[in-house]
Amino acid sequence: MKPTTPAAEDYLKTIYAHTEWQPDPITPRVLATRLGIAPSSVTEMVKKLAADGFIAHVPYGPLTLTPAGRIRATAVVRRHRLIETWLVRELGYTWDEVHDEAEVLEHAISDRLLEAIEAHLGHPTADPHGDPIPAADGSSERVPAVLLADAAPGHAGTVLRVSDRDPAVLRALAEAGIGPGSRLAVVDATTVRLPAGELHPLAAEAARAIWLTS
Amino acid sequence: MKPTTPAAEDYLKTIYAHTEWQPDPITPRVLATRLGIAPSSVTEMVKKLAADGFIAHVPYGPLTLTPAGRIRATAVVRRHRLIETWLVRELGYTWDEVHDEAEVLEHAISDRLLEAIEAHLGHPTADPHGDPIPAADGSSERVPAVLLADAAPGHAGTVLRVSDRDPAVLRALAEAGIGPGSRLAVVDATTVRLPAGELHPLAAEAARAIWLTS
DNA sequence: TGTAGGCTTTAGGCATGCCTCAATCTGACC
DNA sequence: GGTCAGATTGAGGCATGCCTAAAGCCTACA
Repeated sequence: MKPTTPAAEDYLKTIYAHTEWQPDPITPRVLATRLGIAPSSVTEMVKKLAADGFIAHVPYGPLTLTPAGRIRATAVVRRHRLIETWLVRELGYTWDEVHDEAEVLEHAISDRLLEAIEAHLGHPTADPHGDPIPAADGSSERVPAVLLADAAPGHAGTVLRVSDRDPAVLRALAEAGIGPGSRLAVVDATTVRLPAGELHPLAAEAARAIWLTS
Repeated sequence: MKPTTPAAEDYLKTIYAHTEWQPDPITPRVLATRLGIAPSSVTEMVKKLAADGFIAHVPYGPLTLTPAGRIRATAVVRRHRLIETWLVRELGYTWDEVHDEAEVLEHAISDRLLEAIEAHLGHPTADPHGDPIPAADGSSERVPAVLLADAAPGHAGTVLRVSDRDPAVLRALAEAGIGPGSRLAVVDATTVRLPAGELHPLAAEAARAIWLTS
């Protein structure tokens, strides 16, 4: 199988991550925005990734991972999430501080080190944000979930995952004591009720970052 | 101060490491060999590093670090050695397995993570090979030492440091139970006497990799 | 003193991965 | 069915960091 550069891995990871949160395949425009680069740069890299068999792409169409691309992507995601877990559990990081560090380290650690960290942590199945950590074979469990922003008023559930994309959202939630495992009831799109009964306002970004049990 | 790329840091680190083991300044040729690249590539990078104030160089002359270059170099060495220490102490690596991993990670971890690892390890002063770990301000203790290959027959001393460059040498020494802290007596350039009295043959590379108390 | 051979530098190229700017396509709306 | 905005692509450039090949320098030895 063709080797992948750190840049290529970021593309694959971002395409994969999009499918975890959205049903529709990602477009070049959105991918460029996520990666913080120009759309034309995406065009170029997409050409290479398609030629190498990692993504399927017809001109002017959306981007989807091939099975080979999905394997690569889940390997990167696995690294990212194990590193995040390690930083929080072993080195005193908080869940809003780990993303940028993991973003770099995921391209730097060897398979050997990854396995050592995983064993050291006792083979965790989820990272500090509740995101599932894919197994070495790429498999990962999917739990039925609903985005808080999409949940009907009155819906109650347990927080399964919180997107690690926006540190400010994570800090605000941590301050409110909300994290994976928290019980929440949806009052409306911007308000939730905590177990103690108190109402808590949520920014729109926060409502789009939280997945609840359905 | 000018930022440095991973490639530039490798140059500075290698120039610095040379001064730790050899009194003469390094030449472009030797630097190219150490880095595994063509001499002309060194010429180019040297031009940039000199322009940025990190090394002093007159055409056709040897390479020496400026104070700014030395600060940068010791910072990289500090990272490298703390990472090696962490891999051995926390993750079950042996001392011959850590070099390549640290070579990559030293360019990837943040200052924040470096400090966290250092604190986690209890601020070690030497890595698994006995190499001193520079403090955050760049200072590091220098102990009078003699290269085993240069030691007079009959000289006895404690192993202070073993170069981490050649994993095969490290494995052979580990097998013989020789490491930092070991007592050795020099019989000749290729033989040492262990504390138990037995003679042990040393490859020439090993004799040039071991520093003894003088 | 002259010159061979090694070291260093220069010149010109290549791959990666980004950019801007301009051209082309697509889909939605009139 | 035509038009237009926005998305996508293509062309041409730039920085980094490596390469090979050729030219220039330097020294040691005859």
